[in-house]
Amino acid sequence: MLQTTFIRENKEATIAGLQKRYFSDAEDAVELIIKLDRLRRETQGELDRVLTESNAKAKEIGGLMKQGKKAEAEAAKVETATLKERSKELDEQLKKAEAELHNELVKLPNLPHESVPAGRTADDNVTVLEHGEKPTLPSDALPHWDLIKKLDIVDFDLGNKITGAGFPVYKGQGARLQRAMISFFLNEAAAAGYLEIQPPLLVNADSGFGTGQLPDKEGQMYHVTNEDLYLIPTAEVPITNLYRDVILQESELPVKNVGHTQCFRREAGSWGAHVRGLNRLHQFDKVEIVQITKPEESYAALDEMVAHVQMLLEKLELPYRILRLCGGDMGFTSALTYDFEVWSAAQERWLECSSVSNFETYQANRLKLRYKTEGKTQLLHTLNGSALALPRILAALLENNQQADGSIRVPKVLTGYCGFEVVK
RNA sequence: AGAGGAAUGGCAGAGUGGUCGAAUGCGGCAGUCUUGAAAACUGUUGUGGGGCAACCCACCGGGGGUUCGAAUCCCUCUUCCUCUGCCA
Repeated sequence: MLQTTFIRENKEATIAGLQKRYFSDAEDAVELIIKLDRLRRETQGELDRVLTESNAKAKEIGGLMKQGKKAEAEAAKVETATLKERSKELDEQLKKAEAELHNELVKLPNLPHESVPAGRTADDNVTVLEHGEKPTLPSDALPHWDLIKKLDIVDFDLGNKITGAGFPVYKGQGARLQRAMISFFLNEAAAAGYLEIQPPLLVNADSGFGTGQLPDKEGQMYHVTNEDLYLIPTAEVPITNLYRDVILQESELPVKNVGHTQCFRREAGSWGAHVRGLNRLHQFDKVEIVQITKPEESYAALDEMVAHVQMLLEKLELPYRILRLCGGDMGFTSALTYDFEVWSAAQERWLECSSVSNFETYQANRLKLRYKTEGKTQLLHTLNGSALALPRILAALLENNQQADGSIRVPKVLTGYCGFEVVK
């Protein structure tokens, strides 16, 4: 959530930032917020004046009662009635103004960082780096959805039976390979100084609001209605919300947390060949890294996180590229996002496997996540990134490493974790 | 799940209708003393909002109510503790 004082003092920059994102009616939205903010402040001021007066009256009555001047006290009581009525009225007005302002504020996405490229769609994203060689596959190479069936390591039919589409069952070497990757990712993060967290998979609405999933992305989360809880779409939600309503000491910064969780996404309206196999699922595993930093240090932290993800993909020996997302393609809450895509050799497609973002103060403002510096309390910056999301890594790994005999070579870095060198 | 008790500042813990934003202790910060440190002493130390400022307003788990006036009384929700039951 953007800060009203910022919008008030940087009106043109706010409008320009929103326009870079192709946010419709940016000018009207900003004008409305400035108007509602003014109304809110005026109402607050008036209410304060009435309350000052009625506080003074109450004290006066108290004094009179003590002195036993009953008649005078009774007379003063009568005067308070109109003040009371007026303050009630103003209080209602204030609450209404605050609610309206909040309502509008919540509709605004984050402002893009100056380095965010112009553009409206994914086609306008900028490739900042491409690494690794695309493998040459044997002539009878198969896409991963055929490989997993042949090797019997991921079973969609069983998932369909017990749950529904998009909930695969991992079996045998498939399950062990997943477990190996999770351990590998967590250990690498620990080595990089991240504290491991195992959070709940269900969160309340306040948490959904804190990281920006609510109110606008409600439909993308599974909602447990009899308890009013949401299945997390990413570990970002519970982990970042650990720090909701927190004022950190400067010495505690930067906060670096990592967590492995299952992630649940409804992905309403998904379609076609792009969602085949492991390409898009309703439930998947992901290891997520989260950082909380001082404002002046967040972009260095973003670079550090990008380098961490690069390191993981290089150790896995997978070709990848890094995209800087354009204004029109960036997530609602992000100021700058790098997407990582891994090369899936049999599909001959790039698959998104990580998204690393700096949210600057956007989430922190919703979370009331602050720190103290030189006596002042100030909003922090939050960042997160996948390191990594498993299914598409598994897909790329299976496709890229298939050998002439139909078996799959396991990258060296994982063999110690899973206990085998070949999937067959 | 049932019965009872509790929720106050970073922590501990007073406060049961009126100058209480809140005693006291610990912790934190600044200073005095000291070669340095400790101890001792002095001062300071919550969050948000309004105002150029002096200053004003709100907040004692959340919400609502009674009253001229609520941390204090009433209702409700949540959480925690103890006992009983159930359970991985």
